[in-house]
Amino acid sequence: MRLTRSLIPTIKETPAEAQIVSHRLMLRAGMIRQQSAGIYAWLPTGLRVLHNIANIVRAEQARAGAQEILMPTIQSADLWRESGRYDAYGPEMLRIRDRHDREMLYGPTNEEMLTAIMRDSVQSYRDLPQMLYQIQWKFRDEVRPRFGVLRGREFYMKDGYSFDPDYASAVASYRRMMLAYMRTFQRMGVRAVPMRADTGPIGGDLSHEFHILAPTGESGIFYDSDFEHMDWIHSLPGYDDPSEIDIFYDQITQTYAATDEKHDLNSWADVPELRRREGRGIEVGQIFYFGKKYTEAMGFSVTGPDGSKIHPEMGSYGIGVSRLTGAIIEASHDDAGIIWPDAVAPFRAAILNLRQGDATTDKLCEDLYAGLGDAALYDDRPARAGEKFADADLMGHPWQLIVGPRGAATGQVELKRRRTGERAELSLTDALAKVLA
RNA sequence: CGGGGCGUGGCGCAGCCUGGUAGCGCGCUUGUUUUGGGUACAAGAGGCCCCCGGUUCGAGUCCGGGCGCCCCGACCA
Repeated sequence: MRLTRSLIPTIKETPAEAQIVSHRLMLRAGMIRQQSAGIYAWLPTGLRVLHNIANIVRAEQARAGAQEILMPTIQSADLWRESGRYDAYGPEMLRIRDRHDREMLYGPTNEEMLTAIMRDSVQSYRDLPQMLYQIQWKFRDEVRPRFGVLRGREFYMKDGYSFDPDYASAVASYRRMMLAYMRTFQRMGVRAVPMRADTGPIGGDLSHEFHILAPTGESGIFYDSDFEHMDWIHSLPGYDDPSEIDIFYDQITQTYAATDEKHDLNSWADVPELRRREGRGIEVGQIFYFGKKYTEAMGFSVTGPDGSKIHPEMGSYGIGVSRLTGAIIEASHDDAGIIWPDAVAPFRAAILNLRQGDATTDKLCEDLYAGLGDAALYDDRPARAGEKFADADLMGHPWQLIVGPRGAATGQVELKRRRTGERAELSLTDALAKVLA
């Protein structure tokens, strides 16, 4: 993308309303613009990050055997009356009426709707298990939205649902999802730590929250430093072998991690002192097993092997996709701006033409741009070097390709790594190879 | 939902107490200048002062009502 033809409205001064760093940086980098309290428009670079995160989620869901669907944002109140949650949910649920005065709502979650879909479509235990998910906008009318996209009222969320014929199968689904989540967050370039959690209004008796480690996190967390070394991408347990999944699950759940509310001093004392870590975390996902709560309430049953009716066991699995954009920034930034992990960055590299209009630098930049295509943001503004450096640092591209008259004369490009500040003078070919590696 | 604060060119703010031609910095446009970390100079453009009502000869300023947004706390993917 050429910067002169893009809507990337970076700003130098910090907007007054933004208190925390990710909110400030998202506004300053031109990723989002606020429309109402807790409601944001996503501009081109912000949306690219949102899509990158969503696509990592998709890839890992597919690997775990989940199928993507898309359900409507607007739901009927009657559906929620079936489960009893229409009255139970409270003012967080945005209730609306259509022109015929029918009661509707903007979905805060979708257990009821998918249970109804399954009820209409699945009659036999042979059709189970099923794991389905969507990535869709949700609305929860928070009393006090804040922290930009970390605590918005409208948010983009991956919500998945499992349906199993019996308890053992349901637990296996739960464990598979936990593995998928660990891989998902690791691929995004951040560390997530799973912790036992309360089930809250969704109900059920098994739940974990996933927190990203960030000094500005909302909750205090305690964890074993072993979590910092676990690698679920390069040493992937097999999804198809339940015993491998169980080994994974045991390793995760036997390693200490707790939010300050659930912190247990006795178990903490069992963690070797050198491995004890105290920090702060941002919750970016939560998974639940809740059994037959909805299938019974809504009358979803299948015929079992012996011909009797059984209510499937359910679990649900959430990832805050829009929240993750902010959470990753909280975990990865410096005084100059965002430092995007490669996997989610809106562009792999920025091309900085320090002397726009100079035939030599222009040519070199155009060649780089041709080699990188959509992976690059070409800063072709007729602006001063300092401004281009500042904006590139602010936007946080993993690589900066700096082209000035000095090096351009000999065909050299300066390649800077945003995260480390490392710089190297390279030929065009070598620079491209390194960025695309 | 309790407590506090703020709405003035795109952004950050002053002006309000004590009513009388709407200002500053940044940004934007044009020209010159500068050219590896937000250059300097000059000339410009741009404002229903959140909305409605009241007081007054006159309201950004005073009074009443509304709306919006932010912060602290309780609550939450």
